[in-house]
Amino acid sequence: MATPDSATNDAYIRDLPLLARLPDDDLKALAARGRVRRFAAGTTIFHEGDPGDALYVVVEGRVRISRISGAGGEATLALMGPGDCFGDLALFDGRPRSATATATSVTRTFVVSRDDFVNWVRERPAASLALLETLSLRLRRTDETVTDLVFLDLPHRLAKQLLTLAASLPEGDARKKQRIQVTQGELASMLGVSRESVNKQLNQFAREGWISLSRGAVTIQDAQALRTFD
Amino acid sequence: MATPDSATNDAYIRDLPLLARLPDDDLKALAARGRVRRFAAGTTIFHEGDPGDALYVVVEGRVRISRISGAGGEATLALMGPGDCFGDLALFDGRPRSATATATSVTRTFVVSRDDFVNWVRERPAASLALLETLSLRLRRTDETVTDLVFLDLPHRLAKQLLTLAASLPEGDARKKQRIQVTQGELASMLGVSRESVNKQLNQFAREGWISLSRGAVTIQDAQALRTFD
DNA sequence: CTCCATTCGAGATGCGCATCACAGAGTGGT
DNA sequence: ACCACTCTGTGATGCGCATCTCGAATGGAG
Repeated sequence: MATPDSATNDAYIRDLPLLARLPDDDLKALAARGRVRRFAAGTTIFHEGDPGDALYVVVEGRVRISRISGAGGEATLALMGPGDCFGDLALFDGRPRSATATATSVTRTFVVSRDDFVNWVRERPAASLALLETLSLRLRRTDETVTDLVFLDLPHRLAKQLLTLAASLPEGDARKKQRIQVTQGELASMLGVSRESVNKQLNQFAREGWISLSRGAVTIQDAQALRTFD
Repeated sequence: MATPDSATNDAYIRDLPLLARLPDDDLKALAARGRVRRFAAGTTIFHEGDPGDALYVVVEGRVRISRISGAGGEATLALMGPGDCFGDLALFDGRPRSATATATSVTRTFVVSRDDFVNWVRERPAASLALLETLSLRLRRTDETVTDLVFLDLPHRLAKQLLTLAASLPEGDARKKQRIQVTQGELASMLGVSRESVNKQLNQFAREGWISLSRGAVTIQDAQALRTFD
């Protein structure tokens, strides 16, 4: 079932929030235009400033979207897992990549070129509305990130981030245990603070009994406390 | 020419970036569905959490888009002038308002309801693509705001903000003089810092001769210096 | 012309987080 | 089994900006 012919490709995009609620025929038409690409762990998928001419859907693995500062720092804008898609902005406005995408584990992606996508969407007004809705929701989330950065201190931003990560955990075992696979350095990069500060605050939460820590993971013990502490 | 009949309404939306490059007929069809609303200075147009069911276009005046924190603070997300539109997210995803819109001076807006807009856009795939492009560009700008908040200190964010405001000055007299009508308190709210800090940094810039200050306005004297200082 | 609200300028003090500098604990590669 | 590397934990020190508290300048309302 891993054969990348057009008859099976539509499975890759069927459960995509970006494209959900589209008729089956439309999905198949899009799937037929795409192809599969694999990336090893640590590989750069595309880089800030590159010409942007394709949409990627994560089939398997993990991708980090980040931006780099002049002074060598790096801010993580998002983490993508199976079913998420990225590189879509370039599709709509034809501008260069505004961020860098890196595979943080072995990753399989489904790729659709800009031309193919635009042609496909031009004939499907319903798809456009779904896309508008998706972008709209992303814009809301980003606006919220901005106000969080302005209003909230590190402890509250960290608690919120942990809860968000827990909510986006895949169904099943890890979900129930509320075990988030993330290093403290990654958390720091998402929050725009130093790794050391994250470490100190996590241990603070752990002392309260709200979370427990292990190498490469945080487990939430008391989500309610994280939501309402002050 | 202020009569709000459908024959003249299309002038309100013709030069709108959100809707630019659409055929005249399509514009007229949309204009026919809208109406004009006026707001006094200081009036709230809509409030965070309100049901969102209309798109607004600024015809004349100024509108501030802001979000409020629990602790009483307020962050300005954007300032809108003639030709800008706001409230569009609610149109696409049907969610409650995520921010508050306030008229900061006497303001005339052109309003289109969600239902009218969705019906209109459903029949016009080309319009959808233009809308996707617009949202896409906004998402890029917001992402940049996030990275600026993470990477840049107050002096650099302030310089950048001044240059951005200068670039969006209306054509004509004020544009040439690079005179930005904004109070230091407003700048502080846009940058997410205190009014006092903005004041100190502005005076620093003024001492360098890069800007000059007057009540309710900042005039850029040396844009190049603001762009490249360190 | 006077009053009052708004805006601006500036100093003192303190907190939050960065930065620097390590040390120990896991983990993967050969 | 070893070594190199990544991840974690923690203290010392310092800077940036918030906060608090004034006073002074400006401009509109009556």
